[in-house]
Amino acid sequence: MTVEGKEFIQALREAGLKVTQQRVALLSILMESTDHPNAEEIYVRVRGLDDSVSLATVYRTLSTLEEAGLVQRLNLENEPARFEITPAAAHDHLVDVDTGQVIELPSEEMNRLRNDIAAKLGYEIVSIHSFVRARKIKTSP
Amino acid sequence: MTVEGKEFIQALREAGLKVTQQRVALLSILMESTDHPNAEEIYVRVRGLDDSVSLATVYRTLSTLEEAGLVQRLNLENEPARFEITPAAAHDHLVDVDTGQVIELPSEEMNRLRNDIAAKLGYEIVSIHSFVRARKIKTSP
DNA sequence: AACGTAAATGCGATCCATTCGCACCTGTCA
DNA sequence: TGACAGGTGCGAATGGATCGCATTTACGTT
Repeated sequence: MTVEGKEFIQALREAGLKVTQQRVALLSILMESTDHPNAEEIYVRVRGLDDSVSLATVYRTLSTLEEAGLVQRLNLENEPARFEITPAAAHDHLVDVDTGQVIELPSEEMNRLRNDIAAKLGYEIVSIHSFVRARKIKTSP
Repeated sequence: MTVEGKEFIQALREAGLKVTQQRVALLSILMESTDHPNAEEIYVRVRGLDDSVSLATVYRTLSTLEEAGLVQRLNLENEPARFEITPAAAHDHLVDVDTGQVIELPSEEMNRLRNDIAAKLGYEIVSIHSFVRARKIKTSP
């Protein structure tokens, strides 16, 4: 399930969820965030649109949306979880160990490989949780 | 860096770490654990060998050993981190969503692919954090 | 358009995995 | 064997995330 344009209201309905102003605010913030914010950051940004939203609701809504498949949770290490709208094209993530920046990696090929390996063991994949920590290679010092 | 047999004492020395009875106890427990235990579970098992070890030391030692590359931390979701001796052959993990069991997946090919993708973007991989949640396929219902 | 109900929310309290502060111990190397 | 950096135990603290509960709200039904 993917959200594009302003159809996230419809996406909420299809997921059997009530369309509340808090959810709409959160989703629209998430749509325009390309930096994989965490709950606290999302909370601050959402307050800019609607100062009635509580942090508890941000957490609850993110979990609800994750369960509905509208949102993806990134559990990196030693930092609060980050979130993104479920992307149309699946991708893994690369975390720059020096800057903390998160970069999206194309991963159709990896997914195929993962599926094959899992299938060989008699499993079907439910969800993928994969990232690498990496360092930019210095080309000319 | 990998630990085999009883050479973990030497491995500690090589890492510039003091060889304390707590560390030896923890490493030997970890060597004989194939089920990816978490800190609490490791604590209980280590107490069986040496009841002077504290939970704080288990956490500190695991972090120290991880930093030294002797131990690998698995951050699964919604549960405390699990640990394993750094395996000789790199592998990803599969978590059975029904049983919680952790299965090791061969992943040389995946690692090659990951390296290629990262290299193409000018990065060298520092560490890999990858697991899939999966469900056993029913063959005959 | 008002109603009834289940679902959502805000607030503050709470949980719990992990880390910290600090006084005391112990490897290690001279 | 003595000095000292590094390691440890204990209990307190931290901090991300969740919960309990009273109140509000969305939305299908009159």
